[in-house]
Amino acid sequence: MPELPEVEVVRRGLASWVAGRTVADVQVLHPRAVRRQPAGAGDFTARLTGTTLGTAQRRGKYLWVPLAGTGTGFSLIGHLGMSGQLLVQDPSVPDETHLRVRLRFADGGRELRFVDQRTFGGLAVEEAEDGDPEGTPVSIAHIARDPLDPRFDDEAFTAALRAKRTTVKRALLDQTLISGVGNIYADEALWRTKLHYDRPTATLTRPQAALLLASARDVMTAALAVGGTSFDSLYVNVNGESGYFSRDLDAYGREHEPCRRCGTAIRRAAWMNRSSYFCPRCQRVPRARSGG
DNA sequence: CAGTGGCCCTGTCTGC
DNA sequence: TGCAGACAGGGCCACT
Repeated sequence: MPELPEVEVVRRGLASWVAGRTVADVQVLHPRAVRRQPAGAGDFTARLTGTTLGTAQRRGKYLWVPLAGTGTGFSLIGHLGMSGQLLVQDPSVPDETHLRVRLRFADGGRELRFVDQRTFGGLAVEEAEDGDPEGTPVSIAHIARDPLDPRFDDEAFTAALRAKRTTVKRALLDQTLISGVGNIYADEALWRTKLHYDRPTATLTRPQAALLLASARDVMTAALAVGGTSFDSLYVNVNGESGYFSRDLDAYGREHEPCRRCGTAIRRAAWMNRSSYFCPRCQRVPRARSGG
């Protein structure tokens, strides 16, 4: 379940393994993997072949690699979805079961493979937002900066958060408000801040909002330092290696286990067709609201 | 316009 | 053993 730290690990891998290399050949093995390419797989392949890859960039959970060689302003953009992997593999390694896209390079070295079991992720070649010095692809111009971005505006975020008429976990997962936070790190940030996931954002005090942001930033920074979170082989870096943060999680996936702060059993609640993990003692349910 | 919720997708696990 | 259903869940988009 790649969130910001996991995607950043992949970005670094791409920056060190594929930057500066020229694409010799592209294979799309599953059309759904390039469904965001409006003109289809043939167009994707044509736009990519012969280009030279630049240094991978990231915003939230999106990655993009600027392309040079056949004109400017285009990037290879990717999202890993839930189960996507970008692997840098020796050509002799047998194809993975869920291999969706393969890029071979002119140097004949290790190839780039997009592997995705559930195909929620995907790749596309896309033009940059007009006049954007960072070369942000058009389709992700609406994605907010993430808390590890030096240009993230803390004051603007906390003000926008408190102005929202929604609940706090929903807001954390809203990628137009703050990007890179998924279910795992949302639960972790809420646990650290002692906030219940259904707490109305409008009731947050300024210090609570600031602490929530600091907690999200802290937990993702800590996860990044140990290579991200992974529970199984579904999430790996470009070399197929797992991160170690799962052992440091305080809430997510810890149903029935004692809260590391107060000892109360962590509870799992059904929420928005997924799960929320929280400590029922540290993170009290908000008072009932009238209306929606 | 802002907020809400259905849907996409497949492998793994559990229960009958 | 086989089958059905729950579950994992980010982001898009139709709807209110």
